[in-house]
Amino acid sequence: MIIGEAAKLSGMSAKTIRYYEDIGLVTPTRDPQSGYRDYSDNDVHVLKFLHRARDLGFSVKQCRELLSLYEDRDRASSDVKAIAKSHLEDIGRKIEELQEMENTLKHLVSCCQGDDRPDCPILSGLAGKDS
Amino acid sequence: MIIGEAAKLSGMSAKTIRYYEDIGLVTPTRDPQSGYRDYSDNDVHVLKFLHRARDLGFSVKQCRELLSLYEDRDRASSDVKAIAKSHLEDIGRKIEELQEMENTLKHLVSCCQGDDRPDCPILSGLAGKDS
DNA sequence: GATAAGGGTTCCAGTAACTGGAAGGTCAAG
DNA sequence: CTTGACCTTCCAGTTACTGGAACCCTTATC
Repeated sequence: MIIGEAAKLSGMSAKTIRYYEDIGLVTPTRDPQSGYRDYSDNDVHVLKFLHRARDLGFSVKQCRELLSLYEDRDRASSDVKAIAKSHLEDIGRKIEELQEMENTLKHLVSCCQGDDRPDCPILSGLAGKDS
Repeated sequence: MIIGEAAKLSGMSAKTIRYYEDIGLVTPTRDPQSGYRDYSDNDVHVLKFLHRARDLGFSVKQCRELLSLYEDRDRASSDVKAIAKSHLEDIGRKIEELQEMENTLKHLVSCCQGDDRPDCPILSGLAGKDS
């Protein structure tokens, strides 16, 4: 099938799919007549796999690892689990960071009148004067 | 003072400080003798301001807005509050997204034995087979 | 056969916010 | 006078795409 169809089926843009080919993730065959890329059902399957993994926040590098494990029928599930757990830790850290930001900022915002006067605890807070 | 000192005092790297000059955030004077950048106390104050704002996850673009509000003695605090609230919403959205990822991934990981056998619910999950 | 629409192709540039590194100038100390 | 620790500029790389230009292929219609 041509790239537009693969895009629809996989849920990714054609741009992204071409990009994944550039970086060596999914390499379709070519129609020698037209020069168009020709995607097999399996290619689309792999594209979907990548799409889900990216949605779960795996980096492209991690996706590459997961993909090679996926295509290796003899892989140990512990290898996959290790990647996933490391990624889970990353996610956890990010959540914590964001929650800290959220708390600090909520505090500053709650202290600010938000009217047309110039006094602003948010700016004072950022400037280092304890609000 | 020279850039290294400003870096120490503000908590940012000299690289970052030069970058902030490139994009027009903080422009120090120059020592005409040496060509070295010369930072005033106020420059450092602004650098600290930026450092905190970035730490709170404000984009550089938002920092620019906050900074111009900070330097405008007649600004309305509501303008600042609007930026902060919009940023708070962004943060909230990101947290939710990450928590969804975390849930999905935790589920997959908990289903995976993590041994030396090849069966792996994580990969199956990514491949679209419901685990 | 000409043409127009709606695909496809390549390639280059831009995004965000820095960071690393090379090549070279300046300054204070010994 | 040299050494070391600063500083300077400039270019490239990072992540994962996205936008756009210029041009080719296919199909349908007139």
